Amino acid sequence: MTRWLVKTEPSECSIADFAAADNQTIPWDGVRNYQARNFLAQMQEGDEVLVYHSSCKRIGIAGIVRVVRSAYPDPSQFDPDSPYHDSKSTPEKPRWQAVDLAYVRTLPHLLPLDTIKAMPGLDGFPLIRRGNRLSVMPVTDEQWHILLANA
DNA sequence: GCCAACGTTGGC
DNA sequence: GCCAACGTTGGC
Repeated sequence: MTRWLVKTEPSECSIADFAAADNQTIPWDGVRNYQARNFLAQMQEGDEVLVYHSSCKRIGIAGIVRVVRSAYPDPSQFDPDSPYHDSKSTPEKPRWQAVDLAYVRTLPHLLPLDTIKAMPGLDGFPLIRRGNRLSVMPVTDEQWHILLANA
């Protein structure tokens, strides 16, 4: 089992939205970056995923979700009305993948980015690499335990 | 295959 | 709103 982190703008989709969703499940679609997509494709049912709130007032890790459906072609790429539409993608040769994620828990306190940056042992963690823009990334067991030690 | 131009991300 | 860093595009 692998562990992961996904970034999301909470105004678009927050950990509270997971808690409130039907079956507490939300399709994770709209990823349009190849490196992130390749990680999505590796996600297995049951994998745990940290939910990171970006571009907002309180930046940091807000909760945990779980993969309940592994990668399948992202329907939004075929939808001309979707902002995620990709005219170069066809159902025969889909370019983008989605997974379904389900709510596990909200952290009792948001784990802020500046706290994460100050934690020892997270060298090389993509989230805190300068200029990093990766929106889906693996989290090692060690990183996971450091991050959640007090959460 | 190179690389300049462009659009986007995301913290501040 | 700013802007550095990055990924993608497209001409050559």
